[in-house]
Amino acid sequence: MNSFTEENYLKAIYKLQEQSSEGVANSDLAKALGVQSASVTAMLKKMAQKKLINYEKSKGFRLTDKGKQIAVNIIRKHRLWEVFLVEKLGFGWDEVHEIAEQLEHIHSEALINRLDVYLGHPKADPHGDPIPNANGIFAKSKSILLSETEKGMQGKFVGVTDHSPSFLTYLDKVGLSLGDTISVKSIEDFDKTYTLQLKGKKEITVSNKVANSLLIAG
Amino acid sequence: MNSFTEENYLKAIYKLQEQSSEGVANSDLAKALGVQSASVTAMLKKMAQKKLINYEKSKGFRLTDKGKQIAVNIIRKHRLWEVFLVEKLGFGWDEVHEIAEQLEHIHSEALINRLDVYLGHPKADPHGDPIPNANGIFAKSKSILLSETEKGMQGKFVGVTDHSPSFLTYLDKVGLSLGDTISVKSIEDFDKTYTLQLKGKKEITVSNKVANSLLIAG
DNA sequence: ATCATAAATTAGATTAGTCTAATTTTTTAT
DNA sequence: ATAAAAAATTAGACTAATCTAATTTATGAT
Repeated sequence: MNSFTEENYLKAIYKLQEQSSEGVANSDLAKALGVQSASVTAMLKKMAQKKLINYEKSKGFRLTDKGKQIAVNIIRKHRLWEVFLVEKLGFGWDEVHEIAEQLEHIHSEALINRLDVYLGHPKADPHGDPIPNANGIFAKSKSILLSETEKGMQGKFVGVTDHSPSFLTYLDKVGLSLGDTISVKSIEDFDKTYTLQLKGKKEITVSNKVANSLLIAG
Repeated sequence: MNSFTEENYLKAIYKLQEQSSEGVANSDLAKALGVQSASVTAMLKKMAQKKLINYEKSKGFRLTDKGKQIAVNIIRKHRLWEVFLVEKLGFGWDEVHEIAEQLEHIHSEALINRLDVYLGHPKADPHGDPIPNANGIFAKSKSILLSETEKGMQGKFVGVTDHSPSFLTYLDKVGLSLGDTISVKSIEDFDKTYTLQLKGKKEITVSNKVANSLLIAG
């Protein structure tokens, strides 16, 4: 069995290697985990011995299949628990991350499979992030950033790339919820501010920074 | 915040001190936790410094109010999670203990309060053990062991004192479930075997060992 | 009351995960 | 190509929780 610490390393490595296709750097991992890089070096050695990562000094490293499988399973658990917290317990989408960070480390295959059934095999968590199935397969979704769309585009708000509570509560405040249909009314020339039409009636204006954190599907 | 280890010590001490009204012995705690008594000595020192227990060398020790409060809260969480696992996820009452041992250490007051609401403020876990409220107050229940009842007695099966999966699956097999109304048809003289009438129809015979693990309320 | 046994404590090690400070290796810029 | 900067590693120490072995303290039976 893997310790919480090891599981957190696996998860962090997975996320880093997904977004770069390169080997992961010690320093990036150290920053992601909030530890010193000396700690990372020590931990990587142990994880390499356990065949969780491929590791050569100063070369950048990647998860092995075994490491990846564990990492994906933790992400699966994290996201299923987030669905539970929002759908069943009524938490806001801005409140669930920290609790799910704890729940993701509960070890029980039976538990997570039953939870999955109980929740109706959800395909995405409350932030729109895909939930891998029990075999670790993610449903591929083809969404793009709102900031990459043009005037006149119409689509559905399906996810966020910024998961911070402050951003999420901002979206709540302006009345933007996952699943909403939106169209781009106009894009300000000088600062790329987006004016959006929501569900036929409400109209809102958001900064480019916001547009850059919203995922839209056709 | 308390570590898992510390929480497990608190819980174990609580259970030991409840069932004896005397100070708890180092050796009993060591046995309960499956560690050496040298480890217990070391841990008790730390916990005494944190004012979680009252501890004098070789004297037997007890939880302080602060320690007790934490211990009871862990028990509350354990039992609420057990209700969730059985009522919502469909686990058997013999399968939930180990998972709840992990879930009880999740730190979030909001989570446990919402879970409590979601479950409808249950008063007892799937084994009939009382669930303390958010203030740590247990509803007093006045049950007795079946082995202490006499022929002709009629009552309701409200709890078990043996929580082992083997005992619980045995009860499933003979068809005895929490809440069942039973009456004592006869008690064998030479070995105190009990013959019981269940819910008006089924009749079963159980050993005194079993009768000694079943709690009955008038 | 004293001697044997049981219980508790101390001393010293170990493992996991972390740290700081020093050093080495790698990368980048000129 | 080499110096400066950045990244990674090593060395050595710390904390939490555990262990074994040795010793001390308590208990209990004659």
